[in-house]
Amino acid sequence: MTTRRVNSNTESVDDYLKAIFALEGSERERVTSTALAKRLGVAPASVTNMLQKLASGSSPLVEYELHRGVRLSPAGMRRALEIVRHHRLLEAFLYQILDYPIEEVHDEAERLEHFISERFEDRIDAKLGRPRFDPHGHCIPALDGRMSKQISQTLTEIEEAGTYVVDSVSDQDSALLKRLKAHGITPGAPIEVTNTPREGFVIRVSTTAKALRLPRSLAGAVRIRSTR
Amino acid sequence: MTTRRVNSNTESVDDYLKAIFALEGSERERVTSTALAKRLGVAPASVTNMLQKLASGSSPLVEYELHRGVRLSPAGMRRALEIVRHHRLLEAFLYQILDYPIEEVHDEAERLEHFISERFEDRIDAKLGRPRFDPHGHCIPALDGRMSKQISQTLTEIEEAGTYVVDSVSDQDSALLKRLKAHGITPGAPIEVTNTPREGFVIRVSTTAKALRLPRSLAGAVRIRSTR
DNA sequence: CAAGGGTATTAGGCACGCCTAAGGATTAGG
DNA sequence: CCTAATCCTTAGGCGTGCCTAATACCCTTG
Repeated sequence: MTTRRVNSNTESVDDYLKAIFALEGSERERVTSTALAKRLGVAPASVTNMLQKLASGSSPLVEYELHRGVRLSPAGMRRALEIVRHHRLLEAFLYQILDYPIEEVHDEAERLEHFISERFEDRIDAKLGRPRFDPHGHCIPALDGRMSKQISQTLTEIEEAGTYVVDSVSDQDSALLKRLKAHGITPGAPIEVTNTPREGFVIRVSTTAKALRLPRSLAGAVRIRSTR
Repeated sequence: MTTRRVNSNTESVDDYLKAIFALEGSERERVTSTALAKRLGVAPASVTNMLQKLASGSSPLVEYELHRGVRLSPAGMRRALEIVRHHRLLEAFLYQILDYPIEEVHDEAERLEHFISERFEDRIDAKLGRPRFDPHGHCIPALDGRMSKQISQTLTEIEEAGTYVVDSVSDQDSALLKRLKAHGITPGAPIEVTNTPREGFVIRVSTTAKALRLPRSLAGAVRIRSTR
């Protein structure tokens, strides 16, 4: 006579959905088990297992075909966006209200996002003035899941040197985030890109002298857009 | 080669320690399995099971003897006080910074207390000005576990009618909390107790006309102290 | 177009925290 | 002091989410 919850709705499920959401990208590509396993830090077998659970039951959270990867179902997408909303609101909250250094907001938000109530969500949203972006420059999904597309590209996609504006920085690597911060590379900052591919990416906040050379492996963590 | 964590430190362990802490009271009485089971909403067998885990290992968290109940060990007490600190700081935070109604702070704090970092703890503590009491009037343990004894008694312990000050109200029953709030019964408020035992407890905030009659079963939820 | 390498899935197990059912301990009453 | 009711513990099981090892699949390459 206990609450029948089958599965669904646990912390772990949240993590899978969020990871699939992130890996799908805006092109909604099918995500492979291995990619998920790597991102989540679990064995591939565990991923297969979970995907089968997520894909079964009434209103499955993912569309899954053996050996062909996985995509979020509409229900899964809805849930993923909720969690992303929680996560990014929390990041904004930690950053702006509790004065966290930017490189620490991600981990804390990652833990708390699963447990805050709708009331909490609404209260911090209100307190922050219904923000549209988190401190990394990522768009915060609206309550109904709407989220404006970001028109931006990663540094690695850039062909020509020039002046751009920092759109967003990845929240995945806190050490890198700290370095970027030290160089003034934060969302909204104008930057000059001098060298491109091959030699690594040299970027510099226009107003500053200090230049930063990013190897290709890290350059993917910075997204930029053209100045207007 | 995964992190060996044996047990210890999980959400569930936290809940047990906190429950034991609450049931021990200031007299540090041994707590029975059934009392724990009732409080935690689990089967008695589950309690026994968990107690045996908590009592084993190096640096056990509880002192436990078959059939004779359980008490917190020094390590368990330390951990319990940490959690209580988290809980009460969160309550104060939700109440004061996020404008929660008092009857809703408990449940939210109950979920979040397990997951906030030391940084989070410190930040809200600072933001609140290092408060010493939560919104229910309960003392917030200091970082080192120190906690001043509350000198107060429950309404049910009162023998004579008279004027008192509300010391604290229980956070366990949100419906009651709402009623108490409606009658102005909040920590620090002066109250008059007119009827005692037998007939139920009639209390009234001095400045207000509305009187409140509490059956014995609810009167234990209000602690009072004499006016200076 | 067969084979091999990489990827994905199945099979079998483990720790956790819970459950029910059954048996044992304790303590109150007669 | 012994019996009965109550309380507590043991035994055995389940779901979740993870693991490793073994197997199956896919697909590219020679």
